[in-house]
Amino acid sequence: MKQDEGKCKTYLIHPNTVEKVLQDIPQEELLIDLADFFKIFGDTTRIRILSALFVTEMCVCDLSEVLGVSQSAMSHQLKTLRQAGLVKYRKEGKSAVYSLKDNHVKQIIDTGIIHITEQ
Amino acid sequence: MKQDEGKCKTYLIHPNTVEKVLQDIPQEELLIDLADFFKIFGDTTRIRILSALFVTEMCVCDLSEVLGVSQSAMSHQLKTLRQAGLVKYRKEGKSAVYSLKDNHVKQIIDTGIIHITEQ
DNA sequence: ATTATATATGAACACATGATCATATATAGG
DNA sequence: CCTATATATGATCATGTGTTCATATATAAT
Repeated sequence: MKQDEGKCKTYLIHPNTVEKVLQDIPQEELLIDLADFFKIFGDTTRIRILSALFVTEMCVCDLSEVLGVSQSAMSHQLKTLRQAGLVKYRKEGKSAVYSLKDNHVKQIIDTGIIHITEQ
Repeated sequence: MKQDEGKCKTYLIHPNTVEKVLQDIPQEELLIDLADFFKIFGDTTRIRILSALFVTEMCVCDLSEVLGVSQSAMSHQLKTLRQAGLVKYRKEGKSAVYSLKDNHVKQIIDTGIIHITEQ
């Protein structure tokens, strides 16, 4: 085995494979967006909010009541979820009624549950 | 509409619905584990590592070369991925060859890609 | 108009997290 | 045994993140 341009002196994979990896990995920007997307699910409060919205749409006030989260924290988190395109809301009198935007969310969370329960 | 034990004076959902939400939401501990699980995907470096391992198994050294990440940072991240049960490795001489542990990972990442590209 | 209720938001703060640096461990070769 | 190579790991540090607090905005009711 001749040494390669790679960092390892005793390389284990073929140079062509390294080349292939570099070609096959998705665009850097897509991966950044992807990480940002998953970051949303990486918080217990947000996961609980989404779980609650699986059952029914709810106003901010009821959401914070049900989950035991302060009104302010709830509002901040809902803003995050809105900006991520995971929830939508409509105004109804003084209230804002939040609901899930689509069902990718449930699909992703369910896959996660399957993974961790199978471990 | 009579006032309820809920926080909102003008409640929008039925008390029974609130009850149902509280019953239907998964166990608190499961949701914490779930958030911890997704937290792993919420980092660009880790997403890039997983993406590279989709193509082929690789040693630490080659991985850091391919992704342009320092050896130390790579080792730390691989430890995180190992502890999350997403990658496994075997020793081969001086090297440690890492690979994906199962294919839930690819499934989850693919679902994420579908979501963000459809937006 | 004034007051109460519902939600949103900016600032501050405490805590988590990821990278770096230095160093330890492990294995192979001479 | 000594050295070089590959990987792991603890400590430090800068940055990111989520909550709280105070306050602003919006709508409804009297």
